[in-house]
Amino acid sequence: MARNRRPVPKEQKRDELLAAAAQLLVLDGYEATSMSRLAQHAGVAPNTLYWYFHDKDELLVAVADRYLQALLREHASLADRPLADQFLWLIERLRPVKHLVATVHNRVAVSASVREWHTGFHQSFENLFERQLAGPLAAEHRTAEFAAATFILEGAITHGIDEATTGQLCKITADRLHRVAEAKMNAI
Amino acid sequence: MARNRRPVPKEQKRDELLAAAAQLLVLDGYEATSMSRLAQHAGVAPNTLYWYFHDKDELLVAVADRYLQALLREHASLADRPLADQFLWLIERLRPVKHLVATVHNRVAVSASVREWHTGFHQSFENLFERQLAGPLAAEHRTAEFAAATFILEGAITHGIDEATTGQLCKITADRLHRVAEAKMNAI
DNA sequence: ATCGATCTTGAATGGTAATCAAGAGACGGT
DNA sequence: ACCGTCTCTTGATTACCATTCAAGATCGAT
Repeated sequence: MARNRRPVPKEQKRDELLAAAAQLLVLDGYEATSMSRLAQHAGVAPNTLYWYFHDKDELLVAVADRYLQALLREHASLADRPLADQFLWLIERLRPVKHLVATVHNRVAVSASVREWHTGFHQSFENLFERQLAGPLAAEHRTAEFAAATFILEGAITHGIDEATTGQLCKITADRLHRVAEAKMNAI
Repeated sequence: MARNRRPVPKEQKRDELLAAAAQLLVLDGYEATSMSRLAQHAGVAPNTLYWYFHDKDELLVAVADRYLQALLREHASLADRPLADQFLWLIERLRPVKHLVATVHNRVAVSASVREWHTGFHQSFENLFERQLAGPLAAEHRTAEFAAATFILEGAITHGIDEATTGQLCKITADRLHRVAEAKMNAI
């Protein structure tokens, strides 16, 4: 048990800092937002951020995860919509943070915490695919097909694609996954 | 005509700086390589880099373009190999610079020069598709199909995918493009 | 020999992420 | 009621960064 407790529980304050950080990071991006400015916007000294987060990368990961978890919670209520619609919804929801998605991919090579979160991010996508497809995929196709679907969605998020093309990409990806799940491999 | 000429022509020296910069950037990545270190490794003062390149971003673009142009020149001799093989070759050639690919995507939002080069980068991919497919695609499918293919290839480059999966992704992408080009849209 | 353009550099500026050591605040044990 | 200890907060500092400025060096043309 915690021996000492502050008036504001640690988890809560951490979440407040996260909420404040999310605003600035979404607005201006990772590299254009300094720890000083994040602290200032949260009404706290820069060093306080380093008490709750080891790194700027760890802060990025926490913000990204906060966003992702909220997204997945919201997504749960759409689970019976057509898969292409779910993809479209996901893309439109992730577009506002597309620069952060790009930053995550960029910092995978640099930061261990980002690297770890990134694999979880992909895992979430694959879990979603698996859940939606009812039948399990043949093991030999699963990895590549899921990777292809994930890459298309990631590309649609991070690149500024027009609405019509985005819709087509969602349809292409969903159709393909359904076909593979039905194991009509000769038609693929 | 140039009124004054240095013992070493400007273009040549620029290219030497580029070659030196490429080594370090490929090895350590964009953010971990400072302009000072790039200058030091090229045997020149940091400011000299700013005479030949306006920005660190412009230097990145120049290095990336140097790499891409060499790649496309080499690729020309593979034009009669199966499309999937060409994709595999491209991916294996771009993997060593995957962090730079990620950096380019990350800095598209920040730097105008990177943004401009990035569209050219995608254009090169689409040109390659078009050239390889013999018949032209239906206009209504072209954009989305090319985008999907590009995103899969980009994903395969930037993510650390194992060899088997990479091969499958190449095959999936190539097959799909061929099918679409043959306009068997009912089977897609 | 000189002029002007091209190229190079040392020094400085304003910013950055991160660290360190000192402090303030709350609680449990006494 | 005091005290020590743990939690949290901060000011000061460090080392580095991209970029700019003004001054210098070097060359070709006149």
